[in-house]
Amino acid sequence: MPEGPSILIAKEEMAPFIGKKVVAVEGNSKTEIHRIENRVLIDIKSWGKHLLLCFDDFTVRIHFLLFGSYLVNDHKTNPLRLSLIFADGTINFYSASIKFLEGDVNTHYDWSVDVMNDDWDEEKALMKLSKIPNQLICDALLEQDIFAGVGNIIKNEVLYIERVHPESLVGKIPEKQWKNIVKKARSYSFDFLKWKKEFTLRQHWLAHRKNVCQRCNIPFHKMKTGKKNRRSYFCTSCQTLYV
DNA sequence: AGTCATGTTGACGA
DNA sequence: CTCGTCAACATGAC
Repeated sequence: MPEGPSILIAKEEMAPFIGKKVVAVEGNSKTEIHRIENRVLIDIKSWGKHLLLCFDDFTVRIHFLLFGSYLVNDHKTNPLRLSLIFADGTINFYSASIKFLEGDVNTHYDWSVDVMNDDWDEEKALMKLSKIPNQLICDALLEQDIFAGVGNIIKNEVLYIERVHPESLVGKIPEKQWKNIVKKARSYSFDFLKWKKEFTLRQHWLAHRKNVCQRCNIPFHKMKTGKKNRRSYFCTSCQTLYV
C-alpha cells in the first residue's frame, strides 16, 4: 500500500466524504478515536506516505506501514483498526498506524519536502543532499525528510533510469546526475500514480523485482544495501558506482 | 509451505 | 547524548 502515489489514490477515493460528518467510529486503535464522533471531516491531505484526515482542531494521521490497507464503502474480515462511519458510507482502515496531531496541520508538516506536493522544492532537496556527501544514494532517496513519499520501488526505478549504482556516495555523484535523480524522484512518482491507476504498475517496472537488465541483457544484482538495509535491484554494467 | 515485501518506531546497549 | 541493532507490528503474493 505505502509509497506516496498510493496515498494520493486513497485521498481521491475518500474525497467524497469531505464536508460530511462522522456519525460513528469503530476500531481497535488504542488512540482516542471516539474524539472523531460527530465531527465534520473538513479536508484530506497527504504528506509523503502520511494520509491526513483533517478535522477542525486536530488531524488524524494514518500511516499504512508495510501491511496497512483501507476500503471505502466496503469491508473485509481482518481486524478493523479504524472505521469512520458517515451517513452515506464508510472508510475502513486495517493494520494502519493511527496518530492524532493537535491544532493546525500546517504546523506539523513542511509540504515542500513531499515530492508529489504542488509546493515541492527541488532546490531544498539538492541543498539537503549536499549536506550528506558521505551517505549512500540508496539511503538518501529513502530519507523522508528529503524525499517524503519515495519508497523502495521508486528508489530502485529512479536509480536504474538514471544509471546510478545504489551504493554510490551522494557527494561523489556528478552534479548533473544527482540533479536528474532529484527531478526523477518526483516525475517517476507521477508515472507510478498513473500506472497504478491503470493497474499496470508492475509491468512498467524496469528494475524492481526484475531478474535481467533489459539494457544489457545480463542478470541484475539483488541485495540489501545501505544503512537502511533495503533491497536494491541494479545492474553493475550500466549503473555507475561513484565512490 | 516458506519466504519475502511498497515501512517506521521504540527499546536497548555500546 | 548519539549511534547502531533489533524486535515489533501484521498481511498477502508468489
